[in-house]
Amino acid sequence: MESRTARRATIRDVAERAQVSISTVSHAFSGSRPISEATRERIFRAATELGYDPNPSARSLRTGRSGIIGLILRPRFALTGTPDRAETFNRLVGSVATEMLRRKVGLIHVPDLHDPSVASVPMDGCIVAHPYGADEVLTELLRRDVPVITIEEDPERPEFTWAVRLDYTAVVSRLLDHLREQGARDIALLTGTEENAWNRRTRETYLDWSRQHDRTARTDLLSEGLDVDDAEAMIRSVLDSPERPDAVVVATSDFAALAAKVAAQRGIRVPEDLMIAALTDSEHSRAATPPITAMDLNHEGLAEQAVELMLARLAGAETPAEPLVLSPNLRLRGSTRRR
Amino acid sequence: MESRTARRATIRDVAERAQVSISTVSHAFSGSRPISEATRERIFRAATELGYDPNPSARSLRTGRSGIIGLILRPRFALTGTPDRAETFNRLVGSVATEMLRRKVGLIHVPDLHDPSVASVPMDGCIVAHPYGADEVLTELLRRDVPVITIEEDPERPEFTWAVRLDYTAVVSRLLDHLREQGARDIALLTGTEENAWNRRTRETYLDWSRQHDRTARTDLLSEGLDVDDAEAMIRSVLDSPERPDAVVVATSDFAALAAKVAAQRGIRVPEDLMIAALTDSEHSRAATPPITAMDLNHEGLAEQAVELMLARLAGAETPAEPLVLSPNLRLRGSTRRR
DNA sequence: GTGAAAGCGCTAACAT
DNA sequence: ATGTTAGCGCTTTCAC
Repeated sequence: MESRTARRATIRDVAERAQVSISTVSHAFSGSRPISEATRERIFRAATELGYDPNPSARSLRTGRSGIIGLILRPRFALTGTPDRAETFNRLVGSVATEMLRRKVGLIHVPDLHDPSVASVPMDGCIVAHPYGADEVLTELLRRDVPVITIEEDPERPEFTWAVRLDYTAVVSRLLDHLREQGARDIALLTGTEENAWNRRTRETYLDWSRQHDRTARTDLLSEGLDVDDAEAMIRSVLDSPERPDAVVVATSDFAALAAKVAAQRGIRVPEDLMIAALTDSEHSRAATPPITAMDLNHEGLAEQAVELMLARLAGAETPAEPLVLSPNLRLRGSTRRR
Repeated sequence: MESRTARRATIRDVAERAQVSISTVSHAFSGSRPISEATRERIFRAATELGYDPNPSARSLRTGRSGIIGLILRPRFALTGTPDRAETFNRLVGSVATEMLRRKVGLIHVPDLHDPSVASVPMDGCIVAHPYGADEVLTELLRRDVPVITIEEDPERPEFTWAVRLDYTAVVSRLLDHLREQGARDIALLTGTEENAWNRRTRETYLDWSRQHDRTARTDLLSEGLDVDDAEAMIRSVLDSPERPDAVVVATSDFAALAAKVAAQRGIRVPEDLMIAALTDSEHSRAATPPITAMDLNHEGLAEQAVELMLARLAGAETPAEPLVLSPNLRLRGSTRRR
C-alpha cells in the first residue's frame, strides 16, 4: 500500500519545521556558509523526519549544471545486431558505466536526439562513441554547444581534438606483416560498411600496406548489418572463387568465425590453406576452431580515458592539440600461426 | 574555437523572434493546442535559427516528470570484481540499456544514493537489480516514494511484488536430478556469500533437494569477492579433502572453470571422477575444458520485462498480485555428461 | 549567523 | 487561435 496523498517534502517544509528560512536550509545542505550547531541540528532532524531530499531538476535549473554526463553510441547495428554486436555494445556500455560509477558521476544513455517526441535530457556534457564521418548527431550536439568527447574520431572532423582514438595504422600493419611472415601471399580484406574510423582507418592502412609491399589489394564489402545467412553466402563466394586468397582479414569477429566454419566445410585448412584474422575481438574469435587472431579494441581503456577527458573538459581544461591516442591489442592465435 | 559568450536560447528568445507569446511557443513544441500554420512556421524557423532546444530541467521542474528511469546494480563485486563479474555486469547493463533505447526512454545509472556529496538524479522511477535481503538502497528508495521495480526479489520483502524474478527452484532441481542421473553420489555446493535471491534460493533448493533425496548436504562458502588465488586455495581444499565429492556445483562460472583447472592439475577426470556445474553462465564456463554445465540467468529477459513493468507502473498499472516469474536456462555441457 | 526575495526556463490554467 | 501569468523548488545576492 502506498501513500497516494503524500506530496514530496520541499525545502520549504523543512524550513518551516525547523523554524528557519529556506535559505538557511539550503546553506545547511550545501555547507556554503557557517550555520550554528543548534540550527544545523534542527534542520537535519526536520529533513530526516520529512524524508526530504533536494529536487535535482530545481537545482539544475538554478545552477545550470546537472552533474550528469550523456552517452550516445552511434553504430546503428549495436542495437539490432548479432551476438557479436551485442557483446561489443555491452562491453562498451559496461566500461563507460563502470568508469562513471567509480567516479560517482551520473551517466545517462541519450535515447534519441532527433526524435522531437522524446524529451531531451539534462546533461553537462556528452560522450559520443564511434561517430560516422561528418556525424550528424555530433553536428547537432556541437550546434547546441554541448561539451562533447568522442570515443574514436569523426573521420571527417580532424580538427576536433576532444577525442580519444585508437592507433589502427601501427597495429593493422603489424597484423599484415605477421601474415606475410607466416607465408601469406594474397591477403583479402572483408571490410565493414559503417563509415566510421574503425572501418576507414583499417581499410586505408590495408591499402597503404599493399601498395608499399607491391601487392594487389583486394577488398570486399561485408556489412555489419548482414544476417548470418547473407554473411555466409558472401564469405562462400570469396572462398569459392577461383582466385581464393590465402589469408582473409574480416572486420567483425563473428563473421571471421563464420569464415572458419565455411572453410572447414570446404576442407580448406586453417591456417595452412587459409589464414583468418578479425579486426575486433569477441568470444566468437576466441572460441572458434582454431582460435582466430584478432584486434582487441580496448574498450575499457577508451572508456576510462574518455570519461577522464570529459571531466577535465568540464573542469575547464584547455582544448587539446591532438586527440589522445591509445593502442588496440593484437591477439595472435592459431588461425594465423603456421609454424 | 567555441563561442564562450553565447547564452543558450530560451523559449523567451524564440517567442520574441517569432513575434508570439512564450505560451504559443510552448504549445507549438508540445502540440498541445492548435496553432495556425503561419505561426508554427515562424516559431520553428526562429527556433532553428537560434539553436533552441527546451531546457529539460525547467520542464521537469514544472511537470514533475523527467522521462528518465534510473538503474542501480546492487552486487558490490560487480564493479571491482573479476572478468566473470564484469561480463555479468556488462550483460545486465547492456540489456537494460538496449531495452530502454528501443523504447526511447532515458536511462540513468544512479551513482551513489547515499553519498550526500553526490547530486541526486531526476528519475521518474528506478530499477534495482539483485537487491540484498532487506536491501538498504531499496528501503531508501521506497521511503522517498520512488516507483521501484526490482530485478530479482529482495529475499526479505516477499510482499513487494513490483519485481521480475527467476524461478530457481525448478531449474536447480533439474540440475541436481541430472547430476544424480549421471551417477553423482555426493554433490557439494560452493555457494556465494552475497545475500541475494540468487544465492539464497539456489542454496535453499539444494538443501531441500538433498533432504528429499536423503543425501547429506554439503555447502561451503566461496565468496564472489575472492581473488583468483584465494578462490583456488579454497577449491583445492575441497578437492584434496579425504571425502572429496564427486560433483560440485559452484556459484560463479569463473570459479567453476577454476575448479576444472585444479581438477586437471590433480589428475581428477571431469566428468568421470568429478562433475562440475555453475550457477551462472559466461565465457569461462563455455570455454573451459570440458565445457561446463551452467545455469544462464537470462539477463536479457529480466531486463526486458523489468523495463516493461516499469513503464506499466508509471502509466498507472495496478500493483501486481505476484512478481513476474521467468526461467533461467540450463545449459548442459560436457562437464556433467558421463554417457 | 540568519532572512527576504529575485529568478533559473518552462507548462498550464485562465483569459480573450 | 493566441496571450498573460502563477509558480514548480531551488540557489544566491543583498541585507541585517
